Amino acid sequence: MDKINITLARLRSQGYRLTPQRLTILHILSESGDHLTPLEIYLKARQALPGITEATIYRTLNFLTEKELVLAAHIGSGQLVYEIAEHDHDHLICRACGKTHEIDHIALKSLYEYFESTTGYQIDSVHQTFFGLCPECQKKNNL
Amino acid sequence: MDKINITLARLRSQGYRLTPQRLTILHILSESGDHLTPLEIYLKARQALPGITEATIYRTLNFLTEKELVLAAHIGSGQLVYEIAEHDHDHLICRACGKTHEIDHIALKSLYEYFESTTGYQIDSVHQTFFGLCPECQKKNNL
DNA sequence: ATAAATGCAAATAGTTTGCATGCCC
DNA sequence: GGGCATGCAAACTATTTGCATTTAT
Repeated sequence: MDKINITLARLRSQGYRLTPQRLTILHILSESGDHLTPLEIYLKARQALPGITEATIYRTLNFLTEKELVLAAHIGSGQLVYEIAEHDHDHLICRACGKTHEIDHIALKSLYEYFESTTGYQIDSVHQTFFGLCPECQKKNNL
Repeated sequence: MDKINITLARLRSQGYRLTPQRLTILHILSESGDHLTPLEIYLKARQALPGITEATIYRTLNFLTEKELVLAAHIGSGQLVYEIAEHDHDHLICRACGKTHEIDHIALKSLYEYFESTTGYQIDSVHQTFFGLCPECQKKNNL
């Protein structure tokens, strides 16, 4: 039984329900592997569950985020995006073409240690997003 | 003439206007030194300019951000906050009490160099926000 | 004078909430 | 069966836009 199923079993034992809506949204995020906006998730979910509403998407995403099955992150534009919580990682996003690049969270470890030793804060930022220009867009800009 | 006034003179020479609304918002951000939400800025601006509207606040903040007189950042809740662009820095925010701590942007320099050498991206993230627990809230949690 | 910016009002987008019904355990 | 979750509709918040008017240059 993998990590996600252990978590699902735990939720059930705590009295939460594994509804088709919750499972479908988890499945969508898992399949995509990418971060999706609530609207994108809604459009995909509607294919499997035609009656689902956006309110349910929002409620479910909040629930899954609380239970740490899903991670929320800010990317450009102030909208939240959601992603399956499989492994800790951060994002590097090209501000020109929007391409995303995953960064292993380990890369931020020494920075966090530095913050902790100099400020006393106990850092728990996960899913940090950085912006830049990808190699291809750098070339285009130089034409 | 300091940096901000040089920028203002440049804007004027480019045909943009230095209206009371723009100057008031700059002044508010400069006085506060902190990051403020559009609503907070609106409430303060209304004291100096009773007729000002929220639409103007949004338009002005977008303008000032484009002209790099102001920086926008995401903090919790998905709302954008704005801050005067005086020196590069990042934020460490306590997720329990909301207290903010400024981090000199230099601290992220070696991380960005690492990103650039391993991914080829040219990083231009400014105003990064990290979350954690401040020393006081760590104590409270341990009671 | 004239083009840029504002105020007003309405529209839009994103998200949340109350309540009756449905359905997982 | 009981209580958690959903669907529906409406409310709410944050933000954007069109247009007539004002105003900085």
